Amino acid sequence: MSRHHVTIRDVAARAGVSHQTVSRVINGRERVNPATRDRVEAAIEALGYQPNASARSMSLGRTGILACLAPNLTDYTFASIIDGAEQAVRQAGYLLLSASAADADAFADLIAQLVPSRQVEGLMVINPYADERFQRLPAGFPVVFAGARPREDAVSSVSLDDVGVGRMAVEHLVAQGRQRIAMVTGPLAEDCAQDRQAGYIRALHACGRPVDPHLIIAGAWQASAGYDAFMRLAQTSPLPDAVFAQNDQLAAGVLRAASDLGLQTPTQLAVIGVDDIPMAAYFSPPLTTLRQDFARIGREAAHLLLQALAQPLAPPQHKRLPAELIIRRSTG
Amino acid sequence: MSRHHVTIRDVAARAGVSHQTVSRVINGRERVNPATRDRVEAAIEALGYQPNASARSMSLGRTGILACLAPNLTDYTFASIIDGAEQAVRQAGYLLLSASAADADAFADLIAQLVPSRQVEGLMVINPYADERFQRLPAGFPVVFAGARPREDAVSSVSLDDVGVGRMAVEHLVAQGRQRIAMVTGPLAEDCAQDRQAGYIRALHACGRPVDPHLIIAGAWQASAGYDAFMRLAQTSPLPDAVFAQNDQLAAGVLRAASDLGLQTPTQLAVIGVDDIPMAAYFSPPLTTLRQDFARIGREAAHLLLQALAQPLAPPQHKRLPAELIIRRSTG
DNA sequence: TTGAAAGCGCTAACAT
DNA sequence: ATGTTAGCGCTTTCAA
Repeated sequence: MSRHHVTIRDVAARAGVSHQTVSRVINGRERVNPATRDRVEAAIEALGYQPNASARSMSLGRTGILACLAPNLTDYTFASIIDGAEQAVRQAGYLLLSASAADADAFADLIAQLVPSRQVEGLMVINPYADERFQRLPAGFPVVFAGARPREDAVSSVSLDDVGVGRMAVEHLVAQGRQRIAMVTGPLAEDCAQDRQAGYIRALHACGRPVDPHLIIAGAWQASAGYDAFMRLAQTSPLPDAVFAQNDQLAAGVLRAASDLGLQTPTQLAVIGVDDIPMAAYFSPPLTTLRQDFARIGREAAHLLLQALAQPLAPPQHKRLPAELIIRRSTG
Repeated sequence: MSRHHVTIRDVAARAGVSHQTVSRVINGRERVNPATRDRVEAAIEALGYQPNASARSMSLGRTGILACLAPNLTDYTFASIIDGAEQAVRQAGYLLLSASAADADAFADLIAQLVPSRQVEGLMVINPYADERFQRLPAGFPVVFAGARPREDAVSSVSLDDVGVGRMAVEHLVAQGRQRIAMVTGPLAEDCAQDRQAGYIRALHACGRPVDPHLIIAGAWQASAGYDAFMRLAQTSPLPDAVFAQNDQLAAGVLRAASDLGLQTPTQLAVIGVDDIPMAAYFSPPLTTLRQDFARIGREAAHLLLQALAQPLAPPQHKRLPAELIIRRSTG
């Protein structure tokens, strides 16, 4: 035995049974004589036996590992989805390998490394704003999108009801008596920015309000983009009296710009964001926002992926989760 | 062949060689006749062969997977370390499996699942504030701590120079002419909170300033703790004219509390944080802080871990990285 | 330089 | 209910 790892056969020898019986005990599916089972379990205990994961993967043809790919792991929204997914996946007996791929090439490399080697059994993709990347995947390989809807329906997804978010933001601001409601968007290449914009426009129409294109500034998701956007908005006249920022980071930038310009929030300018990042409650003033339940998005995406593993032929599903309006002091 | 996965033998058959030669070509270490090599490579290409990761792990006795364990994956500081580590690890041909363990039990479960099964070859632990958990690890199992120093020297670590951080914070505030410098700490169970406190006290002594225990409030890492802490500080008299918050989240709470009490920052109260989270530049006012290079911490920890894999007998190393003072408007 | 044979630790199919 | 026999796909001896 020496310092060699203890195997199923060592256990078998000690328990006086065949290695196969040990396997049966471990897997627990087939029936084993209770007395034998006890002997085997005692041997396992005594020897400190632990099944070798690689050998198991080898025999079973499955690794028990899923992967989650995101543009980065640091963004709060991505990280929260991953955290939720990781817990759900682990509860189901799988492990989650998460990796970041900043661009399409890194993404393709990662897929090339993980999928054909059968290192992972399924893929969860966060913010898959370039669907073309998936065309290289083996047909029928289990994939689910989290946080964004896919353009092609072939892959399951869990995402926020982005159109609803745009609508809710406008409705809240209108209810507060705001007249000129500007919007700062994320990158319009991303569907979720498009969808939030669509919701904004539809809601304005529904209220009989005009949509003024000068009040819409396309941007990115960072605070700096929000700052720049509001500096541009501040040159329109009359000034907007409200801004719908498509996420909280943008809203932070908008608030800072307004403050730098000497505008009072919320008296002169109301601001509403999306996400409810933990810092939002500590903005000046605390930010009214539309909360996404990121952990739930991650969990539900995980469940969809697990379902796809179990039933590869089942049709893809698309879940859209609602946002929750969190009213703070940035809207009066 | 059918829809079966293509194996090394399929390649061998097509190239007219033994499967062994294919293995040689793949691994590239032994010498193969160039002509043969070409034939094999052509066959690999033609068949779209990809080595099976499980089989490889099985034969090699190593999985090529490392794990990173953190209290959660959502905290910006943890996530940034993980992101940095993930990239470094992948560049070295490994994969990183990250999982969250909120408490010691979850942590132990995770270790029990990953280590004895030899699913992972090494472990990176973020914020290991309870070292006892590691006593169950197989002797010599490669482990590295990231973001906190270990109490026992037996395991390598990469962390911030926390004592230096406390010192730098005080020195900056003193240079700004501040007289009564308060401190809001993280949980004192964590060494890094202790170390920052030690640096603060030492620096005050070095300047010949008294250390007033009423100006030290122990807390947690969340913004709400910073808020509560400053509300307590506001009852001391005379009021402190500066606060060293042990991280940026605490600083956010302090700023909000000061604002709620009608205090002007920085005229009446200077605030300095630690970390430089992306939002810090958008606080009101933008926060002066001591930046940690989290990605670098992750990368260096990854390198230490990889080194430990390569040379299991080498002595543990301890790296302390310096912080960088980022001056913004919260300190006048 | 290449091939043949053995075995990694496990599970599945068949036999008893 | 249990044991025997084959692999899973690969790498590593050992021969040739």
